[in-house]
Amino acid sequence: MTDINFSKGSVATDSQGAASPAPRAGEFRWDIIELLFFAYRDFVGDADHELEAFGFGRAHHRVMHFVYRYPGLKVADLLDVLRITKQSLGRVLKQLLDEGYIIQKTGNNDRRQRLLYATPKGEALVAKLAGLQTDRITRALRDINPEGVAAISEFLRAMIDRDDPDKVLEAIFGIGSKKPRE
Amino acid sequence: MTDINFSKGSVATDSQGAASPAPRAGEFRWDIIELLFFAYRDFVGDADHELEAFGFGRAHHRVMHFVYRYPGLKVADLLDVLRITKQSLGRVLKQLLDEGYIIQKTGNNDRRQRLLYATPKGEALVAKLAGLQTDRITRALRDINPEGVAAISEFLRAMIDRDDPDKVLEAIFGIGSKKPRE
DNA sequence: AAGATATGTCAACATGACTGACATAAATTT
DNA sequence: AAATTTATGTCAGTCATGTTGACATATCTT
Repeated sequence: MTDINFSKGSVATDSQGAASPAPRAGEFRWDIIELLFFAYRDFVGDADHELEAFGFGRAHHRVMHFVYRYPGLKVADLLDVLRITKQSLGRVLKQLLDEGYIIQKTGNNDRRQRLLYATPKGEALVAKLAGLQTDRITRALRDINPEGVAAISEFLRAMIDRDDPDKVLEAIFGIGSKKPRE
Repeated sequence: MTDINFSKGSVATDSQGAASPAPRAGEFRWDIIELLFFAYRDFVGDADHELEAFGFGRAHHRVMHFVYRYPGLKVADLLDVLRITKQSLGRVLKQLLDEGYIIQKTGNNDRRQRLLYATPKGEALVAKLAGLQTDRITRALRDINPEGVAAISEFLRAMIDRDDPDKVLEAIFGIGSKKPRE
């Protein structure tokens, strides 16, 4: 028999004088912590499975997604959003360029910039993956009323760091940015 | 202020006759897709930063978390939950055992099993990380009423695949499992 | 006694991060 | 005009964490 003692999280701080950081015992949100873990795992799992057929990984998906959604994104912006190094982005981006999922255009004002755009081929890939994820989201929201959906949106927004927002986050949260880029 | 209008990303759906796979244009939940991405990124970022001080990574955190939360978890259960191979788990688990964050006990009924338990040292680590994440969650839920919080919980649960649940998911969702293990 | 199961381990490899160094072209400053 | 800074690209090496495949050991089941 599988005996999982659900010995609740109320413990946690009774370790001999260990440096109990901030929270008092019993105040952890184990429920949300674990739901987020599993929900995100299955959420990205949809796309992961499909990506194998293209020989791509999660990294490719993230790049394609943001390039498609924010046409003309600069390489530097993409680095901000994804929070990776240019070397790391370089490999993935090169593949997507070589295989015709993304094209670069030289910036008008600043000709050093390489503005990124999804090709029709790239758009099709993003749409396919977003379709899978949208299906899951739609299913999950099916029995939730509009107030509930609003609460979900508020919650997710409030989970995001708002200090030093990148270009995409500025777009998502509106122009209330304190850091004028460019 | 919950209006999700992407001031600058509103383009993106005007792909000319490209092979639009399944969904009709304009029916994607870009809002939720992106909010989940950023929310989860910052959510795990809290722990990531702290883990560096211990010389550990995300993998260690996941193992510690579930061992602490479900004391006596078997190695096989952990593999189910994390969905990784035993070789991959092996390296991380060995470190946590060697450094005294986890101990193994031989199963009572089945002496082949190695039941896993967090030591006080391990508990302190999990509590520290869960404290950070709980702080973020609590902040995010602060201005949301009980009905909204219920909707958030419902939504996250509905995002999770319920077919073939592992031991931990059975615990989270109650005993309504259709697949008696062992 | 034979076979299945739970766990551990060795070896090789892939992906996607990282750091550091350096190159080029174009914009900006002096 | 020359010097500097910026945006991007690239080479080389490393690390963390995932993978497959093969095999060993102890223990339970048949």
